[in-house]
Amino acid sequence: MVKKFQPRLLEGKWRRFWEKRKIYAAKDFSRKPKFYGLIEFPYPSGEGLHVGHIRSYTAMDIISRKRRMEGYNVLYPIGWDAFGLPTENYAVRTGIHPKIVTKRNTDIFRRQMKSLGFGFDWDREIATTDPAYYKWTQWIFLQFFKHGLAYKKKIPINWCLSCKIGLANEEVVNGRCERCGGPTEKRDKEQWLLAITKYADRLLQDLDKVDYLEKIKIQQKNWIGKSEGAVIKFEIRNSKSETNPKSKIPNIKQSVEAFTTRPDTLFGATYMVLAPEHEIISQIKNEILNIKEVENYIKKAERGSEFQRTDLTREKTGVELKGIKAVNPATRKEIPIWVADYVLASYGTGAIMAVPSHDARDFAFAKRYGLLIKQVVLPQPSKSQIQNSKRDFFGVYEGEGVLINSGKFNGMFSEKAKREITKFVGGKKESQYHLRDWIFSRQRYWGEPIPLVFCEQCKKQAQTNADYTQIYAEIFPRESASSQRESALSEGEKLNPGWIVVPEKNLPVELPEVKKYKPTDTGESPLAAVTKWVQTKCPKCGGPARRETDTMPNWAGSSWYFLAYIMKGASSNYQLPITNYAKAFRYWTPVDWYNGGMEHTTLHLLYSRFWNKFLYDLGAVPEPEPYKKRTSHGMVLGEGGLKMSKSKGNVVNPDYIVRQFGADTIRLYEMFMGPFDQAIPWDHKGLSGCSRFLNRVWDIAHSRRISRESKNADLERALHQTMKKVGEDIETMSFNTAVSALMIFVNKCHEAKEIPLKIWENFLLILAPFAPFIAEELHQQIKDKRLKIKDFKSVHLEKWPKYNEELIKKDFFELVIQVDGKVRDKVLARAEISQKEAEQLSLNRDKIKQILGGKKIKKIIFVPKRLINIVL
RNA sequence: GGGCAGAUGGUGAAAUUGGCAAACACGUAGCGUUCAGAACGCUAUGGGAGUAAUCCUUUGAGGGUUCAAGUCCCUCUCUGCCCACCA
Repeated sequence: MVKKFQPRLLEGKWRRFWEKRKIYAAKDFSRKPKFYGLIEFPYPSGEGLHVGHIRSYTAMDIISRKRRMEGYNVLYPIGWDAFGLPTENYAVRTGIHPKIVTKRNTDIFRRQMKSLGFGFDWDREIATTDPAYYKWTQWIFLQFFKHGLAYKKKIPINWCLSCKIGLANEEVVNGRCERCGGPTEKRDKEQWLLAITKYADRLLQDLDKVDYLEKIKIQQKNWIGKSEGAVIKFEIRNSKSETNPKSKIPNIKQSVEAFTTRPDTLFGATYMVLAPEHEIISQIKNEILNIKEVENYIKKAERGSEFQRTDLTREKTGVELKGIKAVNPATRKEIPIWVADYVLASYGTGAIMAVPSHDARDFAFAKRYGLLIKQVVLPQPSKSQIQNSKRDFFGVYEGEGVLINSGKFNGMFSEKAKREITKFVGGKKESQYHLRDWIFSRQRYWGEPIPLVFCEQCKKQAQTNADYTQIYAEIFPRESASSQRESALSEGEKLNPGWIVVPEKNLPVELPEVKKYKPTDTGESPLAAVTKWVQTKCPKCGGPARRETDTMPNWAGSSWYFLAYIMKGASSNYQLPITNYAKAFRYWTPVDWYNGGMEHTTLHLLYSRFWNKFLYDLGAVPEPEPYKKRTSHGMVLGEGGLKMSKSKGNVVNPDYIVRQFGADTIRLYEMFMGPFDQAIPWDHKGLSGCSRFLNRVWDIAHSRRISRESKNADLERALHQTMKKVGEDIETMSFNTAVSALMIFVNKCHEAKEIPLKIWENFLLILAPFAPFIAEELHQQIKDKRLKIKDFKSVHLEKWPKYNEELIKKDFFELVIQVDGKVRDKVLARAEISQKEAEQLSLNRDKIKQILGGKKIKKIIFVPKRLINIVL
């Protein structure tokens, strides 16, 4: 009587077996080559594991299992990125401490992951909310601070008018609050920033060193957004026409710099535009005749929400600064200055030279306000166009070309003119980045406290020191450089007077208990209300001081977690000094293969590369790049093709699937559902195909057709083809075709009368990474039958079988005979058949004779091992 | 507006990179097994014509290169994701 396949009966047994033997434990400094496979550790939400997680984790699980079988010392770790908003919001609603909620959720996630049979090294499980963990997050932040890469600055933040709280950029969708849907506006607030822009060039350049999918590299490049151009200085002076024409001009000594990527169009710059926030406006406001109107406009622009301001369909608005003019340094002509909110203070210099003939935005603005438009570049101008500087306008042309109307530069190509004109007007070559410094403060409870203390006394002291240093430098200029180096103040303390680091021995600065998790009306963190915690002693002077109450963003903990797994292996509470991990870092870094979602390409991936580079500069880690290889998976959509969400009610609960079909089935299905990098809708019916496949495997194993003695050359060839295909497909993440190859092989076994044991055993080995439970069970049954050993080796520690190229070769193939490109006949032929033989064979076929009917043959094309095409 | 990825049966898709389009599954239909159902097994299944052998036709649309195009080139349409007044 054949036993029925009941996954539930096997899974618990083998899970316990694997855990007891710790077969997935990574060993530090093993003599084997190492493989570090990484997946993005999840945020343990209340909804439990998403089927999308399973897709990514199964994929890397398969890869690391294959590596393990190939003889690598494998590290495949897991942990929890547990700080974050949903947990905090839940706490706000229910009053339950986020710590408790987090524990509850991670327990669920852990149970679910174990039920799916992922080969994680559970001894290295980490959680970003563990104080022993965030001690290091804080430590790294302090290094940033000490090296002058963290600074506090008043910047506009997104403020939700109805929730009355500050929002992170990610929480603002189309200018509206992600949670309540209400409008947001910009408010100035002091924030900590990390100077990621200082690393922009290296983050860009080092992309050449890593093996990321091309689209990932492109996205990182675009996000960093380097554009090369020039900064050109424009003099500002009182206008001849609008002030008293008899007064001497110029009488204000001011200038404004503009960044441009197109210095070749400078002769066409017919006006200038300043961002409303540009500081020059207040500096020269006495010279501006219509200052009231201008200030009104600026106020309106500031009040306008981000949403309104960046709405592209809105018409551009602006106000001219009357009474003053800028001087175009190329033409020496006066041009009007405008203020308009289509120019951003945060990019470039906050001022532009407007070239309406060669920039669509400038053109739209010029059209509206009747400003001068002067064509200076044409793609292919005629000689007369170059020579006779006419005022014709041929429409906005944003490309490069040949210069006209540009004095001595007429006839020059854009590329050369960029350099020449920049030189001509004394501009500087410069690069600008879209990348902004990273806003690192959150006015929230559930995050890592920023381990800094503010001391009024020390601030005064620092001020005095700074003054003293300056005076000293003036008197003894030669010695001042060295004396600065000896100064007791770190870069961070100089940059942020009064801010003092919490000494390393006092880390971590733990989150205090609070009663209310809701941010205050003033937009301050709930920590600000914990007076006892806030008031502290200054670690430097011992005087009264107050703690920073902002916490870190949820990206902080995930920026270095791949190192934490290594540290955890060396000491379970990560309490050793950083230098003690050097050997383990040298052994395990970089991560060999990192798989994750495309949605993390710009933020998380960039942030963690940045942190790693900084730690590399400190000498703490040995590799300048954290991840050798990065791939990405597609989303699993809900049935019907929409994103899975609670509100749509189309969320698939993996527990239910595991209970109904077993872990192997859901693993196999998620690999089989479609191309790994593509978004695929969930299809419940699709599961049954994979379930049937595993049942068939089980039935074959129990049908007593597996025999030790028998031989089957066809099946053997099929096996080796399958081994080749599956092995190669795993490397290219073509899991769908790998599963299909396994199915084809099993269908062949199903047809076979007898299956040689050796063949079946090898099949189980290549099945094992995909379906670890059934493979282990059937493997054990074979071992017991053959070797009579109870204490057998797990299938997952067996050797990955090598295919034999010779066995795959076929002696015969089906020669396709085409006439004029159409398939007309097929015939079995020897693999090494020559063109002549093939021609003869084809032309002698009755069917072909009939079709040819004595017509003249023009040409015959023969493709070895494939086809022959007779052209008439 | 920019970047990236796509478009192949009723559905998810495959196609050794220019060489038999639709592998492998799902679904559907018929048959078998069964008291019956589930499960399982067998057969068929892109469309059209034909009793049939067989023939014609088919990869978003149109054009081109080639003995041969889903694959390469040009023009266009549509879809998804990300970014976006970035000078």
